[in-house]
Amino acid sequence: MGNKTQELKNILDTNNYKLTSQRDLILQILADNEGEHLSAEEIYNIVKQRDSGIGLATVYRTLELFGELGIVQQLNFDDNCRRYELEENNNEHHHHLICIDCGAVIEFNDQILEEFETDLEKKYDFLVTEHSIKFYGYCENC
Amino acid sequence: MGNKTQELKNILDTNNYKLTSQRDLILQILADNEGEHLSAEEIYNIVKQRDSGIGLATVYRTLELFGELGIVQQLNFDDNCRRYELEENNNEHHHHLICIDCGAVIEFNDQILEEFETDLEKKYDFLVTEHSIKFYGYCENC
DNA sequence: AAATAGAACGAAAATGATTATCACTACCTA
DNA sequence: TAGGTAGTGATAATCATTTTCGTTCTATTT
Repeated sequence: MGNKTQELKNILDTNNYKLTSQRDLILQILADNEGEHLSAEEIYNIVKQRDSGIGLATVYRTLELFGELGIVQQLNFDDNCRRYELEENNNEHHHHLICIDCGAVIEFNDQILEEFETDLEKKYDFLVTEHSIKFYGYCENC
Repeated sequence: MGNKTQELKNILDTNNYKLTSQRDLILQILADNEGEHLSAEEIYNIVKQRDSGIGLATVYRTLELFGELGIVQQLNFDDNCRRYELEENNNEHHHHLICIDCGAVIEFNDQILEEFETDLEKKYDFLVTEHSIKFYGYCENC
């Protein structure tokens, strides 16, 4: 049992879920494509090459589960589908520059928030026309 | 012709679009509900009370048009539907805190980026578990 | 190793927001 | 007033995602 697989099994065990070949395979695909931001459909197509019997619903279910378990992060680039990437173990978050013309996604690290806007425009030669910042968590009522 | 209506007509004229009663009404509804983040469906339901003959497709078309013209801002709170709010005339942007439990949306102003994370947690009594920052614009290839 | 209960699966139908189609209407211009 | 075109309403189509349901697999206990 590979290193990644064992780690997955531990997480699943801890949360009373079972290790299946499908879950293992999907994790491998995500690991093999680190840096990509794959959609469920794209993952499905890659996964099918190795296990033609897998169902699209399983891919969705697994990605949803991985999201809950903190294994993957769900991204929304406003292109009509959710995208997924492995959550990093270190606590260095990274954010995304999304080109509204060609759809290119450029990653950059957290750094000092104050420098973001102006510096990043130079650094990536990216003309910012709009940005949004989201925080997720719990409000005072929850 | 009301103030808002005249302003709308000017923008539409400039861009070779026509002022229609539907467009005028939808603008009014948005203005009457400032601070809300309405979905197309919600807007449709409100609009229907004043003009029962209006079609849902028209609401979508109008909101899309308003988006292109910079009249409304399209928001994505990851709740499976696009939401809309009037673009502010001053250039004070505001961002959103979204509660993943109750769905509450709390607005806050731009201010100094460096203070964001820590200060906002205190200010709104909001426990941040996750955040994402998006910039929209044009990359070097575009 | 067989038995078993419940988790997980695959195929396909259902859902739900959004978009496209198309015939009809309203408005502007000649 | 007639003609052309933008805009509209109803409805069908799309497409990502979710749900359903009968079957298969996993882990655990005999």
